[in-house]
Amino acid sequence: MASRQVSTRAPRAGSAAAVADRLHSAAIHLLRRLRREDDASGLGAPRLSALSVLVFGGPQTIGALAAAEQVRVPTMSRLVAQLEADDLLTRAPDPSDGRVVRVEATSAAHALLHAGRRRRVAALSADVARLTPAERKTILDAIPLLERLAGR
Amino acid sequence: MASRQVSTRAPRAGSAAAVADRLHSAAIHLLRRLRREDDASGLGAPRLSALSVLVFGGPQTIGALAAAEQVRVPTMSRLVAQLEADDLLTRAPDPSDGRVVRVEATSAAHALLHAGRRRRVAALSADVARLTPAERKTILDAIPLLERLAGR
DNA sequence: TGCGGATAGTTAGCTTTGCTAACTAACATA
DNA sequence: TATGTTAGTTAGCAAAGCTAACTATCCGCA
Repeated sequence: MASRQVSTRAPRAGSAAAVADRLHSAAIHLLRRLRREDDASGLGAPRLSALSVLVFGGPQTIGALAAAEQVRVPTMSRLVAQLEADDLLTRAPDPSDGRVVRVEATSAAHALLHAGRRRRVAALSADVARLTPAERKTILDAIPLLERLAGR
Repeated sequence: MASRQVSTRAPRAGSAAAVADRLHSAAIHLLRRLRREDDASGLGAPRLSALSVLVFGGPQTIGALAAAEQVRVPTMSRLVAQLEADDLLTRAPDPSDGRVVRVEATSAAHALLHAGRRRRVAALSADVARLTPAERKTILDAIPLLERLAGR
């Protein structure tokens, strides 16, 4: 790794460690800001995010949803129960396997999610609009890499 | 379905909406992954992050710490109490104003934080190291922009 | 055929961390 | 001195993460 010594303090700029470190910090701060917008939807980030997987990725099983959201199955099971109670998704037993539960976003969920996204975008878009096209492209190019680092 | 209408469904790729949307998703997933490493320190992200402000930013008041971490004062008050119980910080009354409490990281906190950061960075940097130099540069270029979007 | 292990979800219970409301203590000022 | 403001604490609630233990179903195979 970093040749001479493993400094705990200031890894070489551009090194994997420096990238990882600064990326972590940036992600924390970005999400802290956006969390406030999420909450305005009345749902909170975890439910919104799970719902987003359903809305944009189509019907899923509980397990697949948990994997996509990187939480444990019981956690997702409870999220699904809450979302169902709010009529934001429906459950249906899988016809070919009695164990699995397929969940699907309702039209109310679609509407709510789009409203939430609009809010979130509104919060960011003023700043995003202030970036130059080149800067915007830099971020766009980085996003797939971030997703890869997140293990997707 | 691209450029004809302003769909709430699939905004023009490269638009502020697309950037904000995908960035949000990427940040969520990235942090979910890193959270597991944070937990390995025995502390969890919020305490680690608050401690980080103290370690790298020097002694602070409770209120300043809350503002830096973007949480309410009672939340920070409790975090500080827990960290104090673990001997990770000390409280001292401000000599010139009996209301304010100054908190300062202990040497144990310094050690723990550096160890935690090492762990976190190790988890990411293995993957970062697998990126091409060009990809790494893309991320590096994006980070300051992310920080700007986060409002820092 | 049916037994036993593997798999999908649920339930129960705990922890952490966010919040608001209501309080105390200390300061500032009219 | 009385009044209002500011810093922090306490109490109580809700969301969301986890593990452990359970039920129900499926699959492989003797």
